[in-house]
Amino acid sequence: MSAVTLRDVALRAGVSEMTVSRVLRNTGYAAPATRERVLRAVSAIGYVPNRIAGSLARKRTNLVGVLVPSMTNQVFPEVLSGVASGLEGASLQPVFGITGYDPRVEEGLVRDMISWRPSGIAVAGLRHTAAARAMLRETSIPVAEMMDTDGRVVEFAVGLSHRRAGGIVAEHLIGKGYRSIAYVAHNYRFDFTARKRFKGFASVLNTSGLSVVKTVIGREPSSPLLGRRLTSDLLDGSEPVDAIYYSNDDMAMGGLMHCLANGIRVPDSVALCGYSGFSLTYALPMQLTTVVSPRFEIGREAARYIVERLGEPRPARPVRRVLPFEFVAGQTS
Amino acid sequence: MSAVTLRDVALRAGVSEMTVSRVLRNTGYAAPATRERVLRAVSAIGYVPNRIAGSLARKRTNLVGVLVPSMTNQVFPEVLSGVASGLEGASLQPVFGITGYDPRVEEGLVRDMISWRPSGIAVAGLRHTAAARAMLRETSIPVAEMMDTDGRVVEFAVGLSHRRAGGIVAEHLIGKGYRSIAYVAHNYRFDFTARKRFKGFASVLNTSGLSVVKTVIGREPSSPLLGRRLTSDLLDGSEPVDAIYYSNDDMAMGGLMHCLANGIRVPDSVALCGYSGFSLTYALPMQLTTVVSPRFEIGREAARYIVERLGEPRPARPVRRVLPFEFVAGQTS
DNA sequence: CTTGGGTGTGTTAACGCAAACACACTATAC
DNA sequence: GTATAGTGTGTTTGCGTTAACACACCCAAG
Repeated sequence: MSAVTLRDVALRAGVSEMTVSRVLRNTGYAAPATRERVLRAVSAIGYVPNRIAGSLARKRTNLVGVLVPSMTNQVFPEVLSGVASGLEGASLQPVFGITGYDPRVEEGLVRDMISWRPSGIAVAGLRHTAAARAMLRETSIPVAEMMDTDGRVVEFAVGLSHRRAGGIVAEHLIGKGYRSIAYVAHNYRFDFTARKRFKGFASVLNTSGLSVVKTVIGREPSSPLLGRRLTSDLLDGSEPVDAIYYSNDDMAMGGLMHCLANGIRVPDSVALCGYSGFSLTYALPMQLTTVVSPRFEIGREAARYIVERLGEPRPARPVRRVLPFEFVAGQTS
Repeated sequence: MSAVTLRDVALRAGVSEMTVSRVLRNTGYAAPATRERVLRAVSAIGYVPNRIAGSLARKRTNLVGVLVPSMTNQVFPEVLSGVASGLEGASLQPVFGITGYDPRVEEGLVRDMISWRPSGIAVAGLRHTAAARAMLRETSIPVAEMMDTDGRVVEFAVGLSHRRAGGIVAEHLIGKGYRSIAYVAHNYRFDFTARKRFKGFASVLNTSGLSVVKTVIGREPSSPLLGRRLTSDLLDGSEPVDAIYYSNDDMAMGGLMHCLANGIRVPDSVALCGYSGFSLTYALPMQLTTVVSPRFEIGREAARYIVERLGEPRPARPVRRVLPFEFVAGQTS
């Protein structure tokens, strides 16, 4: 621990602690000569301010808590990048936590975050334990929920309608004349947005008198390899299938790879659709049909909301910010 | 701000603040009846401890600073997952910062981190500004440098030898009889590990009397699309090429996609090698030749080092932990 | 030469919590 | 009955900083 404190700097510079504090924070007045001496003393003994003490004294921190379910696919790292970008210039520092899609872990992390008295909290998803929701509701700092907008909102939600994102793919497939449509998903027990996409997808299908002819749900987290394996299983089965909707692009890319490797003609034999718009999908031999989610923007808008809301009180009613998504009709359908 | 403090709980439970503090931290003795009353009071008024005050009083935090250059490819999110995993059970909380590959941003973030008096710091890479290195050297908390082991180490470095990782690919290509070998890279101005891989690669080639026949370096960050574009440019050029070494798997996958889309036979017409071992490479139509880096393990080992070093003083001499990597001779070479 | 506002610096009192110490009470042993 | 060890609780003090206030000085305006 650098045991160097304001006092040491003050002693060395021959001024009071307050003067040092003021010089370092550029507040109040300071004679040029004094300022100079203080700065020299600071660099001479390598003083680094103790923000813990500072935060305690001024009763707030420059921390913003950010909770995401996972880091193993591209989605949340990009959301995080967006948050970091949106916080830039506001001298706020993100503090991240990974919930592993477990609401109880999330609850613990929310409590942890709040115990740091952050300037704001951004959390992925709308599903929380009752206790977590209560903490988020009771606190006076800005709370932003990210990714999803279909559901109960604490204060501010920014994301997209996953029901719509699923629905639009269904409309597309129906319009193209596909009739034997299957669904392939990773283990989405706690991945509520994937579920909502599927719900929106299935509901549009039903409206047209169709239904999902076969559903294959893996037991592992999403990965291209899982997508490839499940696609292989599905297409080897007896059920005839002319289109597959995947829980996300990782899965869909795996499916496409299976088809490429086995000479299965896409989209003639089978059409493939995903969700996310991962960067890789733009480099594939054939552009994947997918819905591009505004991941970076979601993070950035959450951060911006927090920054702007800092001085003010919480709005009387929850605010929903529904960002547009882009449907890409690719070559796989 | 929840203005609820220990005092409020103490008043309500009819005990002293210390008793409440002890009950909540499970230290010292507490009569069951007292404990009960305290806990009831806590949940009645929704008290959440203030860690800022706690940390100031006990002169340390449970924060661990983690600095990574970027979140836009798979590498660092996985490192972060590893860190989070290695910290689990130690009741330490990671705080992340993104440097954007800019040493000066890193310096600022190091200062920021240290001002929080964290329990440890993990930072990606061995290159730092002089000031950043000085801060890392002067602090008494554990400092772990991640990813790279070829260079000057502050205290503890965990990673792999990128020179070796590059060299082994060169040996492989030479052994397979490739002679017209090209290199395709993203903009690696600050990506020192990519540079080291290339150095190791080129140096092995030179030892065998060979050299890189053509080098194509993009101006953007690495992405499959960039890899695909640069590969297209390269193969359209006049220089005959029978093998391509890429700066990483993102780039290499882009190259493979170009070949798949244009009927270029891999590896007969051209061999492709990457670096990283991204999950997608296992789902490709042909397994990519690559070096699988132990990203998760690097993060986890950095975290473990920090946890174990907590009580003790810094070792007299820097420690290097060189993790093994796996060379995968795939179907693309 | 007096007033007053800007300028520069110091003093005091929190901020909320936990370490260190003090002390009272209980039960057991001799 | 007294010593002893364990159990349960309270008091004091300080962690390093900043807000709020106090005060001294200087120069220009009247």
